[in-house]
Amino acid sequence: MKKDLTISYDEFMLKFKDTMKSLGLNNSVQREYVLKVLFKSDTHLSADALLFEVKKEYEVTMGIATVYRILNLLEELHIVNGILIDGNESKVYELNLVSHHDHMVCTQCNKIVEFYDAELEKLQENVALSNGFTLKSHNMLLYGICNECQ
Amino acid sequence: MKKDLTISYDEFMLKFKDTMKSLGLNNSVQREYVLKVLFKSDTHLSADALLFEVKKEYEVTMGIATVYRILNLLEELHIVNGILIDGNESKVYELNLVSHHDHMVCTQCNKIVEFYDAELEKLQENVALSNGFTLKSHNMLLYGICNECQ
DNA sequence: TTCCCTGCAAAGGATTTGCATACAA
DNA sequence: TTGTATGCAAATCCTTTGCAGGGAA
Repeated sequence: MKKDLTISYDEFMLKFKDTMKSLGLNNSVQREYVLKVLFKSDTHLSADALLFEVKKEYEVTMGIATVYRILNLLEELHIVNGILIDGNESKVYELNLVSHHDHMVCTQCNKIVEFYDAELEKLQENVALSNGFTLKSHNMLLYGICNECQ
Repeated sequence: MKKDLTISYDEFMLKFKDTMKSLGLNNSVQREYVLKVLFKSDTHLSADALLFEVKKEYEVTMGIATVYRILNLLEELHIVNGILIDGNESKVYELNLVSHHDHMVCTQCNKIVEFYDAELEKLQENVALSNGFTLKSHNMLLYGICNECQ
């Protein structure tokens, strides 16, 4: 969701380095490159694809294990979101720069569209409440056919 | 979702055998036992757990490969639903006896509650439409803390 | 008899882990 | 210097597949 960014890459990295420091963690070129690729990408990337992109752009040695370690760390810190689309074997990742949103997938062309609907969010909370649940999060994927594919 | 059944096991099996026949497929004790365990269960079961239950109840030789083959077949026919809960490695399955519903998971005790909300469904459709999508299906899991765990 | 179905074991694919080395602070 | 991060390869875990034998109709 590149378009709605209100933060520059530099600002973002400064904040990231702060976060690392406050956790007693180091920075590394690998982490920086992963973030950079995610920042520049306008699609959702799998760990494999991410590794491929990093290697293509930055000529650095990097193993797939590192990619997973980085993505898991970033996901725990809510810096990235990983989503698993029905029928796929592996997760795809995106930077969590904008506020919460959900995804809609075209089952024909696999396009992923992001959306946010306040009413929908509110309704989920109410439904949870009426079942005695305090809602903490959700996971919603809509599957359909997009405009171009009809 | 055992409680809301409007169909008996025998009726269900008759219908299932019909389906098999109309597809040119056979019946088998393994398929019957898998269905029986799912029918009697009031929880969602993984492939592993399902195999364990079948073996415990019916003393039949059965391999995990068969469980997966059966579950995949049943899922394609929409006779079972498989759902993947965040943080879990494997899907859990339930019989698709009642009409469409979604799930709410307690992140503390892992309880799964089923629910259906017409307004929510309608809203999803509208949101899809306003993004140019014709909604075909969705995948929604709500995560929270249940009554007993608060 | 003719396919379909199963068990077993091996293969697959994505992700994780162990370990020695390299790097950040 | 000290602890953290990485690369590589091996290990895991879940799921699928190949093949030969068994079963349903």
